[in-house]
Amino acid sequence: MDKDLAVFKACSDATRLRILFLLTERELCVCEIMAVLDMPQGKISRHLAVLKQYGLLTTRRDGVWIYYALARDSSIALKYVTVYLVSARLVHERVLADLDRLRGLAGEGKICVPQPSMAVLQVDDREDPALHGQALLPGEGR
Amino acid sequence: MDKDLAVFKACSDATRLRILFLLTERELCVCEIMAVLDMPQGKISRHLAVLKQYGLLTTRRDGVWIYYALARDSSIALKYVTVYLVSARLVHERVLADLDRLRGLAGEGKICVPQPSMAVLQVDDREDPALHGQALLPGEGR
DNA sequence: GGACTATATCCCTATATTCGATTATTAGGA
DNA sequence: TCCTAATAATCGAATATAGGGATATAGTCC
Repeated sequence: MDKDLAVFKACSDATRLRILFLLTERELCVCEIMAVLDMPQGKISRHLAVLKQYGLLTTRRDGVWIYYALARDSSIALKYVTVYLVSARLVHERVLADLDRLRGLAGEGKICVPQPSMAVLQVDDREDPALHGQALLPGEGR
Repeated sequence: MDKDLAVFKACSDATRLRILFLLTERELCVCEIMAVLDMPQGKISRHLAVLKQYGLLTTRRDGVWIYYALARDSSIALKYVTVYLVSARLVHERVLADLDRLRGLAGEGKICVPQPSMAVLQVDDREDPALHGQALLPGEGR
């Protein structure tokens, strides 16, 4: 139960929740999250560390950049939180704005220029992904 | 998004999470929860107030007793948390022990003697209730 | 090696959360 | 009306968490 509790603790902060929503789109490096949320680097980095420590994120280093992605199957709660994130991402105004800003970043050279990430969310939003089928995250085939 | 955030804050405490698991069984009064968790009254009452304030619980007064029950449809996050609770309740040792203790209470006169609650969880545990069908809470027909 | 960039970590302060202990409130019964 | 049981609310102390600012680390390129 402790792992599940950790998942809820991780989600109980507005900044971390926004980060999690962003990561339903694709894996991201710190500088991208900084740019989208318009927050100082230390703050983003700290929250990412918390999320990773609680088992919600995995990291992958690619040169200078460190990519964060949603972890999978690390606990029961995370499974349902992930389904929640995918379901709610198109509902909340603030999340929609964040996702728009994220898409507007690519290739404009505003910040760092990370590797282009090809992953795209493969969810069929016409159905409720939570109740009628497993929600898909980037890189996950059906 | 604030309502969803409140749900996660509500779940980010071990005691409150245990209470929520207990409430998947049926509505409960404070004294029952006290007895099952073996915690002082003030503590239980305080956590119940938090859960109610965050929109996860509803209350019903019946004479001296106040019954707490899981709220429904108060936010997107609560919907998924409820599905999580119903799915995980039979997995975690501690939750199983709590539920056993709860069932062992009835009619033994150990504590207060609340109205017998008839509601029983109507979940078909052979299926994954989260992904293949809506989980049912007490009093909810299919 | 030196400069530069992306990221992590540390220190410190402000704020929030949790808890035990106590007191207040409310309803029911003698 | 007084008493009792169930529940809520308050207070103060201890702890946890979040934030800004500064510094440290680790790759990359020259």
